[in-house]
Amino acid sequence: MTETLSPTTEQVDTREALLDAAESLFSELGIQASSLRAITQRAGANLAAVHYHFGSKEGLVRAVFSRRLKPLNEQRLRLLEACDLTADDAVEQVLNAFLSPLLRMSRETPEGVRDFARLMGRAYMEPSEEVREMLLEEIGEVVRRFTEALGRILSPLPGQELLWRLHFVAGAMGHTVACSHALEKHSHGLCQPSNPDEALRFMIPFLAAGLRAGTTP
Amino acid sequence: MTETLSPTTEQVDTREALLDAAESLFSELGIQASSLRAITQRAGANLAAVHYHFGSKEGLVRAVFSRRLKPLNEQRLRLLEACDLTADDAVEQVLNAFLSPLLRMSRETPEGVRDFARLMGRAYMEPSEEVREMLLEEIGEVVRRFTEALGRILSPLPGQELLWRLHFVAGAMGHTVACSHALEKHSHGLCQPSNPDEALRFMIPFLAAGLRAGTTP
DNA sequence: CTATGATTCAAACGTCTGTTTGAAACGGAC
DNA sequence: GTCCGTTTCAAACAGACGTTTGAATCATAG
Repeated sequence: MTETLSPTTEQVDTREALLDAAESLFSELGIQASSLRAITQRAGANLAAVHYHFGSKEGLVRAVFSRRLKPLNEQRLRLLEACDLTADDAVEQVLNAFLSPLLRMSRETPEGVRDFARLMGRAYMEPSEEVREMLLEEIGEVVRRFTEALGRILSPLPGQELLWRLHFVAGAMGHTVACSHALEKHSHGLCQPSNPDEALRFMIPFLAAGLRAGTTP
Repeated sequence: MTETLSPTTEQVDTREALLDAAESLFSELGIQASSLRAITQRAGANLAAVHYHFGSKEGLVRAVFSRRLKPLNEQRLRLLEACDLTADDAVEQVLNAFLSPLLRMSRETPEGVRDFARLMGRAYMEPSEEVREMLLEEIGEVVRRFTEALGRILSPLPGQELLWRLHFVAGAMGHTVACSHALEKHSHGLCQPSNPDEALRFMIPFLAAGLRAGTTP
């Protein structure tokens, strides 16, 4: 147990400590496999604190996501509105508007927020219906806006093919943030997915080329 | 060793029934969330049957994967060797050699094997280290061979960028088979990921275009 | 038939899970 | 000082989990 309390303000907020501990544990072990006992222990809090502050484990899960997702989505929409949809690199601009806020979240908090990116990627494939629906409800509006923008840029593309391609884009993005650690290990350090700039530099051209591929016969 | 088969009596093999039940439940709820009690109940078997036939839950998981993976990987390698790596569509050929065996597995068993594709996609992102390592150990050789083939086709591509792009390919593929049901629902039936031909028709051009994109500066 | 090995079965094991409880400790207002 | 709402705490709850056990059942060979 290496939890250190800041000397002056000590543990200002048990609530926040629980969210941090849950976020990191969720991203390491998954949501289901993270027990409240492990979470409260890492947070240096009592087991019952979760139910006092969040009502239930599901309430905690919800709070973990919405704490990060609200500012994240605002930033995404802000960047999307700044895109020039008529430019040659419009696709790249839009992809960057969606991706870079998530990948660059690590600026604010040294380690805590990288966890969230991995957690997001994993939650996207979570078998649990509840988690998936909660997530969709939280980012549904953003997805709709980005879908519309890309649909306009690629305008002669049939709707069916657009949806398929966005599905592939979502898969590549989710997998990259969820399993970045695997790529780093498997490439023996040649690839460094923990570097947001490197990840964007490789991911955006790949996805843009796929999105712009000639219509299939 | 192997029991004498008696094709007349009811459930020919409890072992096989357990594998089928586990496969479908794993793909629906995930591995962790599928209890032995739920599995044995769906299989119409006794709870202790799992430990009698497989020794433990982990043994069952291993058996579920290797039952499908062995023939699947053989077919992939057979198709890979039939590819013309100098052809214009060499990338498409290789992608097809890797993808189509998994997507077309549904031929043999009507429903049971579609479950396996979803399970494969999900297991690829599973937080559990044990599952991921077991899977990598089972398909490691195949991945190596396909990586080498694609590296040769895209030959001037730097190793770092090749690995990044293969990471994206893996993510798009995994997500597509794991969450095909989500795409079908979200597109209101416009996309039909349960149709292997349609999935291949859209996935291969997208991935090939991404793989062939100009080298990033 | 009996004997033998393979398979099934109901019941229990100890451990872990999310949740609840009621009392203890806190901190500012009067 | 007392009071009161907020927060923490140790302890226990009922249920689900993977696993084990020992006896019952089955099919076949001698």
